[in-house]
Formats: sequence, C-alpha cells, structure tokens
Amino acid sequence: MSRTARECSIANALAVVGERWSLLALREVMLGARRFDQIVENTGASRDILAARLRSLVAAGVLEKRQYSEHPPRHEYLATEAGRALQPVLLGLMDWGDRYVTAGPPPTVWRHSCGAELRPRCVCASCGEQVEANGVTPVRLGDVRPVTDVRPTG
Amino acid sequence: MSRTARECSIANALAVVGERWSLLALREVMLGARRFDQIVENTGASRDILAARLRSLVAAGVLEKRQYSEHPPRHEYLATEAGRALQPVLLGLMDWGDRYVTAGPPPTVWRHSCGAELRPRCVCASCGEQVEANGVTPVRLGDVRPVTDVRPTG
DNA sequence: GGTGGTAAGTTTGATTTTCGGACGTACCGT
DNA sequence: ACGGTACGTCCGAAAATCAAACTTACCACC
Repeated sequence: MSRTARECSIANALAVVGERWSLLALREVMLGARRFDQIVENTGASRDILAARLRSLVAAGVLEKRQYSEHPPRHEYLATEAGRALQPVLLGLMDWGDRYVTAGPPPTVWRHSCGAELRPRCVCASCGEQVEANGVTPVRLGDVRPVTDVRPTG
Repeated sequence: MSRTARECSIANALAVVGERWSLLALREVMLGARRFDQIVENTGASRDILAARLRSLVAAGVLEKRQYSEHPPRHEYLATEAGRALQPVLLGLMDWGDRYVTAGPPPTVWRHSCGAELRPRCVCASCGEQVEANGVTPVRLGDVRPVTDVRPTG
C-alpha cells in the first residue's frame, strides 16, 4: 500500500464512494431505479462488481437494502440519510460534466421544488456568497502521515 | 466492456476525474502542492499511476503543466479554469466526509473570503434555497443506450 | 572529478481488480 | 413441464495497480 498520505475528509469520502460504479449506483437509486437488474442496465457495470459495490455501500450506511416481496424474495436499495446527503456531490459532478465534458445539451434535467430547472450553486453557509476558487484559502491542513491502507475493507 | 448505460453528465464527469487518485491529485494542486514528488507524498499514490493520472488530467484540460525552471528542467501542475470549477465537488466530498466518515474534528479547514470558516452549501441558483434531496425531482432522463466504452482513453 | 542530493518520471515483475458470460436458485404464469 | 423474471455467484482471461529499483538531468560540495 501507500507509505504516506494526507489525513483528509476528501480521501475518507472517496474511500467510501470513490470506487468505480459506486456513485453511478447511487445516482440510479436517486433516480428511482432501485432494483439490481435496473442498476446493472443503467450503469453498465458487471453484475459481480455491482453486487460488491452495493454490499459495501450498504455496509457503509449509504444505501439500505429492503425486501419488498417475500414470495418470491425481492429486494430494493434505498438511499439512507447519509446517501441523500451526497446529493450535492452528484449535482456538482453533473453540473461540471454538463459544462466541461458533455457535448450538447444536458442529458438529465432536475426540477427544484421552487419550480425552476435546477442549477446547483455552491455558496458559503455564513455569508451566502457563491464560492469561487480564488475566494477560498486553506487555514489548517491535515497532517501527512504514514498509512497502512487507504482503501475500504471489502 | 459494458452493454448499455445511461447517457449522463455524472458518468461523463467521472470518466475524466473518477479514477483513483485523480481527485486527490487535484486536491493537492488546489492546496498548493504543485510538484510531482509533493503530490506523491501527500496522496500516497504510486509514482507510475500518478504520472498517468496527471497526464490524463492535463489531456482533459483539468490541469496545466508548466516548466518553472529550464536548468535543471522542473515542472509544476496548475489547475485550469475547468479544474478550479471542480472546487464545489471537492468541497462537497470534504463536507460529506467530515459529517459521515471522518472521526473527530475536520482535518482540513478552509476560510472563505468573507472571513468565516467555510461551510459549503448547495443551493438552487434560481431561488437560492438550500437543495434538499426530497426537493429535487428528475424531469428528463438521459437515455439508456448501447455503449462500446464508458472509460476515458489512456 | 568524484560523491551525494533533488526532481521527475519510467521500468519491472508480482499482485489485485475488473470484465463479461455462464451458471444457480427461487419463484411465478400458463 | 416449460419459459420467464429477479438477484445474484462463479469462472478464466484481461487489465489495472502496486512498491521498489532504475534512469536522466542537473547542482553543490569537497
């Protein structure tokens, strides 16, 4: 594994949702595709990898697995509060992808409860101003320290 | 590769910055660690993988590679406008990691230009209200279509 | 002019992960 | 009994990742 790394909540967050297919699986659950085969179809992940990802997301408390039929046994995946709290990350990625990667118009559009087409903005909770990269400065940094393993177990 | 997948800017964004170490490398550049050895030390990535990630981020227009010394030849990496535009994603991940993953106090703290400790919030650009997961509904979804390759070239 | 150090990678060979297709299990409908 | 659906697991092949050693290019000191 790695020798040293900065102690950092970005790294910690990515250890939980940063592996391939994890955020896309969460996206599907948020979009209402809650069943295994739908998530496979809509993400394009391999069945075994997706099963592993869903297991680890459930273990991390991001998703919840619920049985909605006993005969036959059928399950669905729901976002927990922690999972719903990732919405800003998904919306941020979508907005960035719309602007800098996707050619043509945004493939997916959301509506906010105010009635408008949702365009997410990142603002400072204190002053309400939009956060610009040059208006933000690190004031305390996590230490760089020896690590044995950066990655999630499982 | 995969058979089908949803056309989606989240997936497109992740094809550019979703591989392991990419966002952590960008984090380091944002924090002011612009040189190769610093990024290796602070992320914990292998040198060869990091070199590949930096190459692909430069190719995608997220980072820029600049020579700051000719003798000896030395280089640094800077965030482009597209790279700086990922700040909300990094802050969103950090905030989520602080809340749901990292034990104890936030390892890294930023200050906003207003003087306050930065706490990022995701709001609707139209009404300014904070975006809650249950206040957002998809109104148009990208098609699920056959794909040959979801991943970035390189 | 030889030794040591720094910076930015590249090479190497072993390990780990991912891939997609086939298979398994449990049930339902006809 | 046969076909279909849902939710995975298993398999061997292919690709990605790992850590350490090596390379190149320069500078500083003795």
